[in-house]
Amino acid sequence: MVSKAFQPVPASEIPDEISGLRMTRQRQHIYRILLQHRDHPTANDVFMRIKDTLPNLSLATVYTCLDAMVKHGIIRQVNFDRGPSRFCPNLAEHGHFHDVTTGIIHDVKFKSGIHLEDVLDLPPGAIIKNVEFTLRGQLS
Amino acid sequence: MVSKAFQPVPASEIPDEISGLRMTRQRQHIYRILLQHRDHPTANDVFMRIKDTLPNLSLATVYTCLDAMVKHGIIRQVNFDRGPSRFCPNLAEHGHFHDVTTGIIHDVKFKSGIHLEDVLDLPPGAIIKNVEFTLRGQLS
DNA sequence: CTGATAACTGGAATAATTCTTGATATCGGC
DNA sequence: GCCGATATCAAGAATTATTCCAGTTATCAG
Repeated sequence: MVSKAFQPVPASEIPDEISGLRMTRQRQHIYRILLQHRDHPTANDVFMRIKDTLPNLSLATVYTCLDAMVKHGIIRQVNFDRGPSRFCPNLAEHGHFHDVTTGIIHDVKFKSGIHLEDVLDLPPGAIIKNVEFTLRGQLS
Repeated sequence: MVSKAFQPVPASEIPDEISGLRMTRQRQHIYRILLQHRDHPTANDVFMRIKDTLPNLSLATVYTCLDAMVKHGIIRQVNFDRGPSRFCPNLAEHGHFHDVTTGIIHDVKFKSGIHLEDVLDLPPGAIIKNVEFTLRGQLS
């Protein structure tokens, strides 16, 4: 059984606007790709996957569209070390487990009821706007 | 009072070898800079700070020396978003709080007794080799 | 001292991303 | 529907951080 949780917006019907960002044809296609293949693709991966359906899409446009969607909180940008940025439409607070043997990236959530202040020694007065964490390892 | 914890190795007497890595003159200078200014400098920052004392040090050498020390577990490499890599000699497991108003980076540790597996929903069978986390925000 | 190996230098090369300039598309008002 | 204002896009050049390469220098073992 395939979980519906991974298709919150049917790929075929993406609205004309999301969180104040006009969803142009290019942006709709890009967003659709992110919703369909949730494997944290790079900008170039996205570009390659769209090329056939939008032959004169520019890689620069993929970059600016992804950036616009990140700025509007529609998708998230994830960086592993110095590698190329990757993108995912999973907006829930989560981090990533990078399986070094397969290269697959799994989303990782906090256990329910866990809050950062409870587990970290934060500088006094710290107001956290954004959290990112990455684990590297392998599945036994 | 200045904490001694921040100067585990007196900057003036760095051994000829650390964890199996021969500490050449260049590596000693680079390591000394990291111990003295614990502000998470980039490779280029390190280069600029050493130029006066080692005028014909190459930036490429700074990169390879930093990399060698990272590989030998002498220092840690830290990446924030897509910015240049930063380096720190604090080997204890820790993450970073990036104050977006001042740009200052603070080390953040887990509260004692807290382990990742306790707070994260890891994929079953995950063996974690390495953890990295970054918080962004500001001090009130 | 001498050859073998590791490290270093300076410049060229690379990869990801951003910038720039001109062309297109879209929207609100008429 | 037309028109100007604005947003978006395309293509290629430029930028930035980093790595590679080829030749030189330093260090170590015998």
